[in-house]
Amino acid sequence: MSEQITQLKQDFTEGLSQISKFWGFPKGMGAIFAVLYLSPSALSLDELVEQSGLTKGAVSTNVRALARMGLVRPSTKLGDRKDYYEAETDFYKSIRAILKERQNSEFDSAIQSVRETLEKLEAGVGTEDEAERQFLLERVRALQSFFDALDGLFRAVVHLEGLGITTVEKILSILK
Amino acid sequence: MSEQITQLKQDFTEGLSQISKFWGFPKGMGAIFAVLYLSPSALSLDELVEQSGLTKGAVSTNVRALARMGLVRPSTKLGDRKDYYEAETDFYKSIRAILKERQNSEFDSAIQSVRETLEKLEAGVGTEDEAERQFLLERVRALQSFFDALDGLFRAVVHLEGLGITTVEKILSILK
DNA sequence: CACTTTGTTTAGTAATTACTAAACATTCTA
DNA sequence: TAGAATGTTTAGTAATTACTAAACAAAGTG
Repeated sequence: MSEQITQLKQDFTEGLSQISKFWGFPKGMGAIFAVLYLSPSALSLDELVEQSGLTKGAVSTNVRALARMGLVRPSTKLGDRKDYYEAETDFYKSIRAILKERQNSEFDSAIQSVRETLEKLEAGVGTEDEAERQFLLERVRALQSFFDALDGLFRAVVHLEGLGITTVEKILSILK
Repeated sequence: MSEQITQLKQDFTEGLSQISKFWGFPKGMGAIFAVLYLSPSALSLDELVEQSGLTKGAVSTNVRALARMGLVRPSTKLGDRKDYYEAETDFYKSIRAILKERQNSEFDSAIQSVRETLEKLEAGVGTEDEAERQFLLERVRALQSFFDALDGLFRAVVHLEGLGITTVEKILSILK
C-alpha cells in the first residue's frame, strides 16, 4: 500500500480516536471503527489487531461494544469460522442504536434517583419547614420535567423508522 | 436542618454526580451544581466547600467550569467581596451554552482532522490505486457530511433565542 | 481424541483524571 | 503598609479506566 495512503489512514484513525474519547468512549473504539470504516471489505479480529495496533483482548472487547452500539456489523464468510466485522455506514441508524443502548444504562438509574427525591418530597418528607419543602419541590419538579422532555425526544428518535438528512433538515427549518 | 431533608439532599446530590459522570464531566461538578440547585440563595465558595464536601481547590475549578457552561451564574453581594454562585434554572439556556462551549473545544479540532483527510484525498493523494482512492473519498465524504449536519443542528440550537419546551414539542411532532 | 484455530476472560499494569493540601496571589481593611 | 480574607495555582496522590499478556474455553479438523 502506498506510503501516502498509509499515512492518510493513520491520521484519520487518530482523529476518530480523539472524537471517540471526547464523547466518553475509549480511544481504541474510535481507532477500530476508523480501520473498519476505511476498509472496503469486512475484517477479521486478527486483521483488526494488525491494523489497529491493539491486542486481541482489547479488540475483542471494543469491537463487541461497537457492535452493541450498532456502529459495526458482525458478518461471516461461509466455510470460515472467523468473525468478521464491517462498519455501519448509515450513521443515523447508529445514532438511534446508541441512544437505545444508553436508555438501559446507568444513566436511567441515575435519573431514577431524581424521581425518587421528588416522590419523597411529594409524600411530605421534611414537613417541619413547609416553605423549604415547597421550594425544593418546585426545583426538583422542574429538573424532572426537563429530563422527561429529553427522554421523550430520545425515545422519539429511537422509535423513528428512518431518521436521516431530511429529518434533520425539517428540524432545522423549525429552529430557524 | 431536619435529618430527613439532609438525607434527601444527599441522595439528590449523589444522583446528579452520577449523571455528571455519565456525560463525561467530573463527578464533583454534578455535586456542586446539586448543592446550588437546592439552595434558595446564592452560595459563597466556602459555603460550597462545606456543603459539597470537596476542598477549596476542587470547588474553585469546578464551579468556574460550571459558570463557563452556563449552568451556574456568578453573583455578588454589595459590600462583600466574596464570589457567590447560584444555579441556572433555565436548562434550555444551559444546553445552548454547553453546545457553544463544546464548539470551540478539542472536538472541533478532531473534526478538523477528518476534513483534512478529505482535502488530501481530493487533492489526489494516493493516485496510484485509483479505485481505492475513490472508495476512501466516498467514505470520508459521507462522514464529513454527517458531521456537517450535526454541526448545523448544534449551531442552530446555539443561535436560537428561546429554546424551550415548546420547541421540543414542535420537534417531537415532526418525529412522529 | 489430540491438535489447531479462534475468541473471551482475567489478573496485573500503564495512563489518565480528578482530587487534596498547601503555597501563592490579590484585594481589602485597620 | 502589615495583616486578614478570599480565590487560584501547583505539586503530589488517589481513583478510575483502558490496555496488555497470558490463561482459558469452545469448536473444528486430521
